[in-house]
Amino acid sequence: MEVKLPTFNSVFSIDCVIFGFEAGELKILLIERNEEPFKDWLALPGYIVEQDESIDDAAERILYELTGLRDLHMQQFHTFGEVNRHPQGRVITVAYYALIRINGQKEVKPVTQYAKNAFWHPVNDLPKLAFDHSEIFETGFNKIRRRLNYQPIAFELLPEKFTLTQLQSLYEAVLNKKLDKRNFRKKMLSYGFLKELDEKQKGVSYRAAKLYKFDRRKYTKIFQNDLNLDK
Amino acid sequence: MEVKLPTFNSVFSIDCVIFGFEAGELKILLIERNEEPFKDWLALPGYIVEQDESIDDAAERILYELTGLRDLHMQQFHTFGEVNRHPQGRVITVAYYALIRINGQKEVKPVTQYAKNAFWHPVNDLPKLAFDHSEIFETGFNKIRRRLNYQPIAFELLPEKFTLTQLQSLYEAVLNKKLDKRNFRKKMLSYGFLKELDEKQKGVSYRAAKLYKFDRRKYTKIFQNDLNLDK
DNA sequence: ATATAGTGTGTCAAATTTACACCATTAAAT
DNA sequence: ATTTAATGGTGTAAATTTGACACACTATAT
Repeated sequence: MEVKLPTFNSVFSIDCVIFGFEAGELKILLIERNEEPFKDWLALPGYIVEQDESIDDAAERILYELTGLRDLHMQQFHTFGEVNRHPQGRVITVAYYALIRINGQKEVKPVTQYAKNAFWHPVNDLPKLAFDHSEIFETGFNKIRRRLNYQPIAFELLPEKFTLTQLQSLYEAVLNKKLDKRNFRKKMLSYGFLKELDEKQKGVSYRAAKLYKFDRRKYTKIFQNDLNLDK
Repeated sequence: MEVKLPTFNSVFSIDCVIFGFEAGELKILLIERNEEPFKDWLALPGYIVEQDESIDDAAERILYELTGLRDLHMQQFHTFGEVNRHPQGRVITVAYYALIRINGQKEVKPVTQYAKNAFWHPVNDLPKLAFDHSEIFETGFNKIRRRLNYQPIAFELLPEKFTLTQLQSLYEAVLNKKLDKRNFRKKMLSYGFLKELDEKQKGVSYRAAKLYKFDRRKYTKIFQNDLNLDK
């Protein structure tokens, strides 16, 4: 029994690479598709742009509908427009990334029926994804790698209060290389945008580390002279 | 007498920011539009993507049709998708930049009727452009600024043989700041991707400068370990 | 021969980056 | 109470990179 799918002549879609950091691992949000094509496949959250919404607005809406996440700062990073990237016709997709604190987030869960469910998956062990989504992911991952040192990427992934070791292990996860502890701390603290708190880490069975907070105001002041990379 | 224009529901277009360097000035290629909307306005070369071509292919085709330029390496940099950016309906545009040696290039000239003509215009004194093209230009200009130091941008803009002073003045034009002559030379030569020729500059009424060539092979070797920014 | 205009070069101080190892603290186990 | 296990927190010295800075050289035109 075959169902006839509609044909697209000229459709825009959005796909989202949502990064989170949990248990020392960098993860992205995947959905299990509930629609043809690629029904039951894993995919990036993505859908079609409506006529009356900007692509930036569409990115926020679509992410919400497929995962229940709202108010993320979505950053466009590339557009994929190969002729045959979508089996149903001509669909050009604009890809966005966003960063989120996984903890303190209620569980991710689709609001519409287009996805069966949504979940976090480590970036290091991704299965093959629907469409050209594996390529989209790679491109997005490269983007945040490149921007890690002049955009406040790390601080949107960490909890509000974090230790320097957590910060370092996030850097190591994104850059995929080990860093020197003493040099890393010296460098980070020298910027002056980390505020040392009077609090310490809790619930560990060894010496508790100091907690720090990110001062976005100071960060912005330091990097504002740098060329804007928003677009 | 009013002509009824068609309405677009969902159309992709391409716009191109083509950089050139001439007479010590950074320039971009503009066209004078020959079609509504914005007939007679100055604009970036751009047009609508066909059903059966990828956006990368479309970028090359459209640039050729509007300017007669072929075989440039076009680099996508951002997609603009505000709802009302095009007065005739919903048109999302993918922006590309490219770099070219203006000299040694036959004159730029539209191949189709969509543009009245095409010409080089200094980036420092741009008029208001059609649609959101001024914003597109700014975004593209920021991109190449940012990439100047790890992509071979300068060498695609200069003639094959160039002096270090020409190279420096290009850097100064892109970065919009003065650089120190001795430090600039020291740094550039230290990379090892500039090959000193036995030839000298001709036609100047003062001491002629040495000419250099860019060694792309060596450049690539040096920057290949850097994260790929192609996308 | 001289005026002009741009070419080509070196040093030193300051700042940044890199390499590297051990004692301190806490909680859990004994 | 002591020990163990695990991670926290810290400084110095060498190497490299960056930045500031000035003048003699050379080719042409007059």
